[in-house]
Amino acid sequence: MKLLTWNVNSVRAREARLLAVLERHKPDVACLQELKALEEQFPAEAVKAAGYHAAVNGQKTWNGVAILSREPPEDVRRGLGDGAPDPQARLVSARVAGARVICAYVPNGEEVGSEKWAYKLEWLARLRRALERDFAKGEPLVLAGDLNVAPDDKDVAKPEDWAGTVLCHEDARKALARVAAWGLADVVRKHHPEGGLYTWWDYRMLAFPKGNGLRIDHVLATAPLADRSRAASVDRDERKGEKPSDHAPVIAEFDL
DNA sequence: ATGGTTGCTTAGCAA
Repeated sequence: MKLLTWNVNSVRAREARLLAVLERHKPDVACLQELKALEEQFPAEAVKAAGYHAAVNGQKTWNGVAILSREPPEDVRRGLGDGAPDPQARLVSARVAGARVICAYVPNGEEVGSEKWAYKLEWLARLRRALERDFAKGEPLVLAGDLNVAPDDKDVAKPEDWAGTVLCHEDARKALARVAAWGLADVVRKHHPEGGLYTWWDYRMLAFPKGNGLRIDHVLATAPLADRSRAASVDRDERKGEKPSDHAPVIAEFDL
């Protein structure tokens, strides 16, 4: 099973690139974040023509997530499912390819100390509780998406530029570690323990040409599934050329 | 401290 996760930064602006990515990698499952579109604005016809079903949790203007799959997704769930008011469409999950797949777009947090920062930390705590509440520990489960945290300084090309920011702050790292401590392994780390792989480069300040990247997009999996992962990579070339997303796709392959 | 860029929506917000 090949799984791809990608923050597209507007699915409408990125439609042609999305179709090219699907054609190039031929994933069995694709988790998309930052659709910036309502479900009815999602290019379902083009995606269907490419051979994929889509489970969409959309929203006007911001956020929005989707799971694409070769086989029809089963038991689609939208949101954190904790009954709290949740106007931001940041999570969708489904049973696909023999596993529970959760596609998440964790809040960025804007600035340490801001309201959005508090929301980010709370959202990660809610995600941990959702795992405990809604998902059986024994079932194969993948949590993939833009988790907006670089877990370690080796996931940051220029740690001195990002120290203490919302992507690297120890409280964000701890909150993500609490999610993983439910029973999830970092599949990309497993295959690249040395670090130095990045998935996001700011549009500003020539971050990509300067190599100022961070690894904030992740594929986490329960241990038996992570044990069966045989490769993981970042499609860094997708960040090049005309009108790229600011994120590159992450790809993980499992023996399933 | 500010700046720099992109996308949605059309001036300002979010990342």
